[in-house]
Amino acid sequence: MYEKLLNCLKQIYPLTLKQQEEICKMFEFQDLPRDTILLKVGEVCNHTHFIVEGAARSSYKKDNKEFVTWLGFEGEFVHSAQSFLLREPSLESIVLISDCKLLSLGYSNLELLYEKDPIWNKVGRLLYELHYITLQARLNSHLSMSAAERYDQIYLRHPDILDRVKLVHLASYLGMTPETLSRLRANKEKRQRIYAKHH
Amino acid sequence: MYEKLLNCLKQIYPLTLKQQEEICKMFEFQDLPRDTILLKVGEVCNHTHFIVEGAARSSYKKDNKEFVTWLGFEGEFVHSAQSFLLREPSLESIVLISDCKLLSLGYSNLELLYEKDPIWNKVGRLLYELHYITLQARLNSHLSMSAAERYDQIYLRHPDILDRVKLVHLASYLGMTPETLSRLRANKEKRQRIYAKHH
DNA sequence: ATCAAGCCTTGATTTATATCAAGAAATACT
DNA sequence: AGTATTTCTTGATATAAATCAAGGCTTGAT
Repeated sequence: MYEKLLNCLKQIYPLTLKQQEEICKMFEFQDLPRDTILLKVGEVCNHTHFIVEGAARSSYKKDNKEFVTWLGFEGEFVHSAQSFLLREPSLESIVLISDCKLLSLGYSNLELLYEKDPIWNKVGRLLYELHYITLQARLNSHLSMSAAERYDQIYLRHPDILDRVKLVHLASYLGMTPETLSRLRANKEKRQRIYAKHH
Repeated sequence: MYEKLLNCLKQIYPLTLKQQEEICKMFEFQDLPRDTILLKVGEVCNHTHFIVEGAARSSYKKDNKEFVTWLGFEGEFVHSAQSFLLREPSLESIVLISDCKLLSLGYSNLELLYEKDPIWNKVGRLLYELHYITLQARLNSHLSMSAAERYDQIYLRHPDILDRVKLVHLASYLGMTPETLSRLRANKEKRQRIYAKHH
């Protein structure tokens, strides 16, 4: 159960056995069905959830439309950063996309960790640095790429993503309408042939 | 010279006098003219620069177009996160928009700090957490806002930003063409009257 | 002060993507 | 298994923003 979590953390920074024990004790295991709401808009996010198995999405609503800010899968942490870190009502909600096995860490437990051993500040820093870089790449894709390029890029990394995420949600995550994504998917081979000519 | 830096850091986390001294020693002061290139694409970013006075932009090119990823002003740190943190060639460049007074911290000096006193890991963590939240808000503005809304939002916070940043660069930062931004600026009052009617 | 270079504006046109609408396919429900 | 609901696709049309193009301002250099 805990191996995936420890592998994830050890990739960030090597941990002693004692540290591994110490952190595992802080997490609580949860086995939850699909569509479970982990966090509602307006609530304060009190846990970060490590996804052992399954997938989740964060999103918010505006003008009655849903905007997906994040899609998380096995091996990733999910929480509303704004709410969890600033201790204020969340602007986004978190919902499970599939049945999930989670390891959840409460905010107060995380604080205890930070106090107990300074190593966790380092791990936390490194994690957030990486998250930042990832997010910046995503922002850049919105600044300089077309809808087609954004879809092709995610398809390259996760060819199976549409088997796990509803088309509407992937479309929103990529910043386009479901109709556009549907058409891009249908035209994919045609586009690839055109790319091939030009490169 | 160092007060601005210390104020910035103390807002994140209270520092002892000794810690304040310790960190100041690590920074190097620079007074540089406008258009100085702090970092070129392909170079490894070896410093993070605290802007004491002035402004800077990060950007990259694609298809011969420039995309501005960041605009930084007094009281902010500037570096290429991807290059500085991952120690790899930078995807973006950093250029001074105006004459600048900088306090620059080398990567190796930062590493020394991290080793010397675990408090700096905490400060680093907190800084990156905040940066992450800020970036997420910016990404959301691209997912769910129109060009007009993005301009109105930044105008609300920085009514004077176009006195300091060239229109082309602000447009790029906001993810639109200079022509579009120019028109939005010209139509601003008209839009405000329309908003007023609906709210 | 005058000229050149770069910057911003404004108009006309095009284009990518959104919206609206209806039908087909898939999935879940009994 | 058969029906109902949800999800996806496809087509027609609308629209925000990009592109193309030209003229007018600013700014800086001589």
